[in-house]
Amino acid sequence: MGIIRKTKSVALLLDVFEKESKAIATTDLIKRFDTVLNKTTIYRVLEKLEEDGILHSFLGFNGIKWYAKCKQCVKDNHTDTHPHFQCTSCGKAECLDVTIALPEFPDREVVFSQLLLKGKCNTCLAN
Amino acid sequence: MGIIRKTKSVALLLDVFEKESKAIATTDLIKRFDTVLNKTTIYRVLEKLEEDGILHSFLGFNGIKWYAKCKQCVKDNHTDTHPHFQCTSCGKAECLDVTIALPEFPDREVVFSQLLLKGKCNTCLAN
DNA sequence: GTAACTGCAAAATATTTGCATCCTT
DNA sequence: AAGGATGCAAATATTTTGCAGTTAC
Repeated sequence: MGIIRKTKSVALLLDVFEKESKAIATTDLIKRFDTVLNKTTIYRVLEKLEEDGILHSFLGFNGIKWYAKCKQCVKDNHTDTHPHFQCTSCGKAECLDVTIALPEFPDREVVFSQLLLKGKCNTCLAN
Repeated sequence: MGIIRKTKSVALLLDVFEKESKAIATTDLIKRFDTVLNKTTIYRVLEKLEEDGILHSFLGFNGIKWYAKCKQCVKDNHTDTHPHFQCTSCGKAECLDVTIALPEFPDREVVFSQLLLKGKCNTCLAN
């Protein structure tokens, strides 16, 4: 529960998310920082950045964890529930700026929802 | 691509899904049939039953694969897209008999969607 | 008989944990 | 100085693969 420190790892990872508009898979980050950062560090920094409301995560279609920058979340409270879209051709995933209205579910208290869409992204449709 | 055979493994697994109304995690099946079936066999039979339109699968909140009986799917074509609900207290997951209307997504061809809900199930709410 | 199925061991993949050391404040 | 962060090795957990032997049709 400590305060996040401005370390090399945090700076490097944050920088990637600044430049990348789409979501990034942890496995991809591990490859990108192969010789620079240890994978354990990567997992831990991402976890911390999510706790702090800077990133949010979701699971892609093969159970791999993806991270993306939050737009309106705050520490320990990720309120922005938008769908995520993963392309079957290029494998990339991205956040969609839409709000999906969910109905009431009787006899159940829904706390969190995750909508994952699979298909072809605009780039791959053109090819 | 062969025809599915009526083997002991298939019979045992199908029987579980007959009796169980909720979804079942592969990890749970592996434990249940610990001494009876090999885990490799379990993975392979489930995969085949899904191909044949008898079961469908989805990923739960920790990336674990769940299977449940299909109600209206046919071989190689799983058309029934309903949400899945996973309880944070008891961990059980189930299919919900609701259809969620999705909007059109511009510049994208959505082929498949998966809505996963997290919260408390009716049984756990009572306790 | 033959294609499909099974079990076992081993590999592959993703993630977590323990611990000693180093860095930030 | 002290609590947090890092790297490395090893452990977990889930799923996949190869292959030899068995079974269903």
